[in-house]
Amino acid sequence: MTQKLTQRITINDVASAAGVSRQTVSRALNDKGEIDRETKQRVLDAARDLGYRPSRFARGLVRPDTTSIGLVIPDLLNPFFTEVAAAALEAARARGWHVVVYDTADSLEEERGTLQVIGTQVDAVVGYFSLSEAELDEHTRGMPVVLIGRQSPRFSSIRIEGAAGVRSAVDHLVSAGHRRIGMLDYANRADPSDRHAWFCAAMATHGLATDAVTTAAQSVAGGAEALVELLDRHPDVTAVFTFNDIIAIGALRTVRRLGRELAVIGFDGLQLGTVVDPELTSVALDTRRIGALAVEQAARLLAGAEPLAGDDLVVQAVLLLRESA
Amino acid sequence: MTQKLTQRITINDVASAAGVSRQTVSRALNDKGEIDRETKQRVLDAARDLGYRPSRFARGLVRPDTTSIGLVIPDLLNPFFTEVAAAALEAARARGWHVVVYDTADSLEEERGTLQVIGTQVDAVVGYFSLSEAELDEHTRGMPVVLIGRQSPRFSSIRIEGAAGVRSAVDHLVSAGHRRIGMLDYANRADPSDRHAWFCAAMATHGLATDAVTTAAQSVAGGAEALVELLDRHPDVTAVFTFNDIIAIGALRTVRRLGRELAVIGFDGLQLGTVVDPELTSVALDTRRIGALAVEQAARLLAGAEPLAGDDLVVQAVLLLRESA
DNA sequence: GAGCATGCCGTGAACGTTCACGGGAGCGTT
DNA sequence: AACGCTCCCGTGAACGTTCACGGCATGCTC
Repeated sequence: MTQKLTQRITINDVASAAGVSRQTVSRALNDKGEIDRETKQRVLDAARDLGYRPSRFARGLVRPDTTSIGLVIPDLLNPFFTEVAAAALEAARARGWHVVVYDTADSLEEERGTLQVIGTQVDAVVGYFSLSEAELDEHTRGMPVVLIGRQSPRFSSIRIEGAAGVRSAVDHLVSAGHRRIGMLDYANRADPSDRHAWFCAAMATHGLATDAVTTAAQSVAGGAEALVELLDRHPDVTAVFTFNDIIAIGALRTVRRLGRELAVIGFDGLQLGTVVDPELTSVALDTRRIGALAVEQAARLLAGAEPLAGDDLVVQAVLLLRESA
Repeated sequence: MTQKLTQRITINDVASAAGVSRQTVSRALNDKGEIDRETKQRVLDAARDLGYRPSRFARGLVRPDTTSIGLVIPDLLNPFFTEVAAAALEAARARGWHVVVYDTADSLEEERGTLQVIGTQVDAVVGYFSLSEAELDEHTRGMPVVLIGRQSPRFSSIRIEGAAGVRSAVDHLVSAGHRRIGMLDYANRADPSDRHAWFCAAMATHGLATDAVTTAAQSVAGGAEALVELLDRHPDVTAVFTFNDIIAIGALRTVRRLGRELAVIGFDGLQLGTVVDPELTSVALDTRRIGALAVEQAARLLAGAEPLAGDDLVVQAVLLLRESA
């Protein structure tokens, strides 16, 4: 006899099917004691026959023991975000948390859509947002939020500090004899990036010019094209620093195809950098630390404990020497 | 006056703080009509002051409109699984579903742990499992389960069919003049892989020997080492087919470092294959289709609709020609 | 045979929210 | 003055589960 599908099967259905009470069903299913072996089996059979599945909502209501957080990522296929996501997943698992992942596809609209529904599904939110603070605030309504890589007076945020790392990168290039060092930047808005600023500062300490800068699209092809353009305009460049590893890998390809000698240093320090040949030298971010920090901060916010602040929330980029420079 | 933190703030707390009833608070927060503008603002302020957050459990109980599925992945950092996960996320988002992601870290123990808790958190499960059917069945208890890349009489599963794709790969190599074609296999258990079987079958149609086979670890380094070993034992090999793209990339590196000419064809067709130079030719799996199919099947099972079956559930691998062969 | 412990089971209550309904105040219409 | 309409607002009920408690047998002890 098939059950009506639109109607949910409850614990009471199982109870009456097995000829017992709710409580006995609950005991059978949750492996509590105080139940006869035979009765237990009968209940289990009835539950299976009816296709009974307990409501997670009802259970959560009466026993609110599980916490789950939302992880918002602009593009899971971008290896950097993949690493951050994996790290956050690991940190959350260590706490027994569940992680609901949202890929906003680099779109403000998707971000908004996510924000609308996320509030009703998770206890806290962690990740990347491009929306305005006002808009974020409206939909999160006091829910703990941890932003990554974006400062905000309103929300907790973990900060990426790359000045020192980029300086060591430039130092490294200079001590290898490079004087004309270019950069492949990426600018999503009109203004240049933090990384560009760090680069300029580092170059300044050596009294070097920072005129050889081009912007690239965020892809291997984008990096390849940008480097061609850069070398076209500044043939004397002997080394480049790039906005991130993806662009650097594209640059590396151009270097090889042109048969040129050119030092390349990327940014992010992705594992992906060990896949290419030569392996990519990069100013590395500890993605595991980023994920762990974000989750840790969410935990504190959730527990009402003293949240991390100041330097405890920054991740320092460090030069990771491999082969490309 | 600070609220006691262990005690949850309910809608009633807000109601009494604003001097109204539950229902009015509900109206204010959910933008329903039938409420005075002034009253609404007062309620909103009270809610904000108290830091009120509605219980997703209570809401879900009375209005069960959101479905969420579990996505179980052995290793999110493996690019293949990243792609599948991204595809599943996209397909789920199109349905308005929430996706809880679990990375089981290639460990049976973690799989078990996930299985224990997942049942109480999602409406269906999709992904990769290595556990026995019996063990799966026990913990999922009739919840819809869609397995990927693993046959099972008990559960829905989407099947990977690579025989034809591998045959085109071998055909391609043969028509390019190759006769001694090796393979870099990966064997997690004692027995060789499906892909090995497909390779042997394809070679057999050309009457070629399949003695040049080595197993590799699933990493770039593993592929590099394995190719060295293979060439050592079979110096006459002029082309290799590999278990997957990661191993192929390692092989490619060895090829370049040794300064040899060698055709390489991988398996999976990852986007990662366009990052290396030369770009990797591969027997490609449509990861988006895999993710979409899995979600689609979960939807049917959940709705009690006619589930997909037979050929509708298989994903055919096809040769993707790039540069390495 | 009275008393007591033990094993097994059922009944009210509670969790926090929304839905369906009812009702009062204020204003205009006839 | 009675009626009706609109605008607000509140009260019981329901969602499905677990917890705390109570109760009925049964068997044992003295």
